[in-house]
Amino acid sequence: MEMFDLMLNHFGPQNWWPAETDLEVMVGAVLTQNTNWKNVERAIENLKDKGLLSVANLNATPNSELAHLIRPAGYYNIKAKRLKNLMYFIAERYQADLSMFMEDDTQTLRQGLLSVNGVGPETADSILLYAAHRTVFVIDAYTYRILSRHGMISEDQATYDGLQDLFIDHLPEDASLFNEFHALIVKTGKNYCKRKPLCDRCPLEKWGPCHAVDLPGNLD
DNA sequence: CACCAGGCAAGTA
DNA sequence: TACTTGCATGGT
Repeated sequence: MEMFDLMLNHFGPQNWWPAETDLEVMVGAVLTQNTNWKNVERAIENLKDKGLLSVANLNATPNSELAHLIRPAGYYNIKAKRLKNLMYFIAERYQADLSMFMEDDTQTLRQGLLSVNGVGPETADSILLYAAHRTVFVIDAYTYRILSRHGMISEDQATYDGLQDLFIDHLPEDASLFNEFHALIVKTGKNYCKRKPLCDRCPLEKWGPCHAVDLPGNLD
């Protein structure tokens, strides 16, 4: 059985991204950087209560006020700047019109997003996959943790682009699959100890020996 | 008390 | 190029 089916059978569909609008996905993508999602939900709720979840309104909000509202998400000063950097990018290049943003081609969007200070590869790809519904595979710390813990990757593959290529090369080009796959990796990865090697809390091992799992890049 | 969370940029050598 | 550090709240 493949890794995806193992995770899906065990945890069920994750139905990501938890948001009402595409803009909310983008805002959440910045706010959740190295931060528990529960804290992000509070921050987003504050923005909703103030009616600030629009490109124009976020752009018009002073950094100090924005920082105060997103306080529960942590790193609030730097994230206020990063949010506004992203909104400014949408405003300048796409006339603050998200539908115009959505019409641009994927590679142009990715280059543009990565040019925004505060938007790195994971945030950019999360926006592309979960807001713009492009077939882009999102890599994160859990992806590296799970694959490395099971000996599925080598050191020279352990870069963002390297892992991304690995999944791209082994999976059909299907945005809904990429969506659920990454969400399941996050869900599964939470059960892996950060430092220790494989232990009885590490799901894939508990479900069966690694060599019985046909995973992307598995050399067994 | 320590450690972690759906990263990223800036500083250092 | 390759590490290291700052950013910060809230939960376990």
